[in-house]
Amino acid sequence: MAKRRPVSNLLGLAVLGLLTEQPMHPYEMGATLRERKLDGSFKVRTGSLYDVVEALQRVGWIAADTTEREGRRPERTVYSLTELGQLEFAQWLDELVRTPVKEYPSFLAAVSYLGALGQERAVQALQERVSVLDTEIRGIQATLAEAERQHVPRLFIIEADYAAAMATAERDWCLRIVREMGEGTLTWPDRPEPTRSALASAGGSS
Amino acid sequence: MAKRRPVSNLLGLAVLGLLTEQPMHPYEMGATLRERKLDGSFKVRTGSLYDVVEALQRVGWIAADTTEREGRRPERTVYSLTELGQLEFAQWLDELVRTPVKEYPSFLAAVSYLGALGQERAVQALQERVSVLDTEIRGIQATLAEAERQHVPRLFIIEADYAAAMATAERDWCLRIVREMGEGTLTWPDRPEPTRSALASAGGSS
DNA sequence: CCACGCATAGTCGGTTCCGACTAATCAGTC
DNA sequence: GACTGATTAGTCGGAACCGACTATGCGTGG
Repeated sequence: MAKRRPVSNLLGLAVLGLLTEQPMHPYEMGATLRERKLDGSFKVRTGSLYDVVEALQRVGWIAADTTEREGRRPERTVYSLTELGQLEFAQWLDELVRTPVKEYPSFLAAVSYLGALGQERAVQALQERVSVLDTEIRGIQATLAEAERQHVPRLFIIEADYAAAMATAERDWCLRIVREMGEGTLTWPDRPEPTRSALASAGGSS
Repeated sequence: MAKRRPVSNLLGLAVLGLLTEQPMHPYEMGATLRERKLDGSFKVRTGSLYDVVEALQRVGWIAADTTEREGRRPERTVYSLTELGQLEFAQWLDELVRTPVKEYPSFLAAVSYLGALGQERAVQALQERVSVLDTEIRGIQATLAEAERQHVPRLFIIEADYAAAMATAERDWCLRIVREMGEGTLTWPDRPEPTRSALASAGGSS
């Protein structure tokens, strides 16, 4: 068994990615990620950033270059990618693409207990979700269109493409469920008030 | 602005859900979740379970019932849902369904740097992902079919339906990207060696 | 010309999370 | 009837994570 990845925080991947271009200090990494809208793909938190950078340095994937300072501002430590880091970056990416990871999105959790909401409430909530998703999707597609207009290579914004595809799939699923509930092909096992469970009131021994 | 949810761990939702049926002790919750395959929707970790139960008790959504003990085994504290807990459970569910949460799946992160893999490697990795996803999807569909054979109400396994839908969407997206790369509609901005960045070599001052 | 706000750069401490561990009982089995 | 492995039930310490905070420099409008 391969021992688990020494740096698991995905923000580390972003750091490595940035450093393939140029050496940088952590603050700049955060700013750059935000500029490029990559903060939609990576959870960029100042605290985590410094933690992750330290971790990457500890395992030797990046190295502290210079420690400069302008005026009396706090020091800026500039890091750059090591050769090992370059390999590991590609390796990590490759693995992330190849191998789906079990994840636990909150909507999956909610759906698992959808029954407890009762049919009417469930339908309403799903419809609201659909409308929020629609807005999101339109937003992403606007970005995509704008990028195309400016001849930005599609590969540079492929993550938006993916995000749109997944959001659309989710919206469609919600719509289907709402429809099925309307048509009666997805029926509600009776439990009008969520508390009154047949199982519970049967009063099992033990 | 509503103050953030006092218990954020989604495992708490599962705990509340179980307690709508009957009082239980934490270990039993974990076992039950596993039996019902809900460990696919909730990250069930022993440690987290006890933490979350304590948190739920602290905010008064559940209450310790009895503390029994068999023989000299460790005590089992049985918890049950309070009235407040019942309301909050529905409220929480409703909100989770209504309002999509920004999440950071690892594949999204990977896709954001897909360019760095180089075209050939990217295609291969994507194809492998497709095949893994296909296996997963077939597995879920088998479960679904089996459940139908046994006349389990569809609502009880709706989360599997959702999971299948999303996995399928992801597979289709991967296939599309692979195809587009083959057809040349998704081209690789040249960057055979990931280091050489046009932006960088333009050489901004300062 | 200085007060105020925004940008720069990073530290720090508390909470959350989780895996590894303890420890007793039970069900076989040789 | 003692040993083995699985099941029951939970504890605990360390790692990861993140938000709130510090502190300086820069710009600008009244």
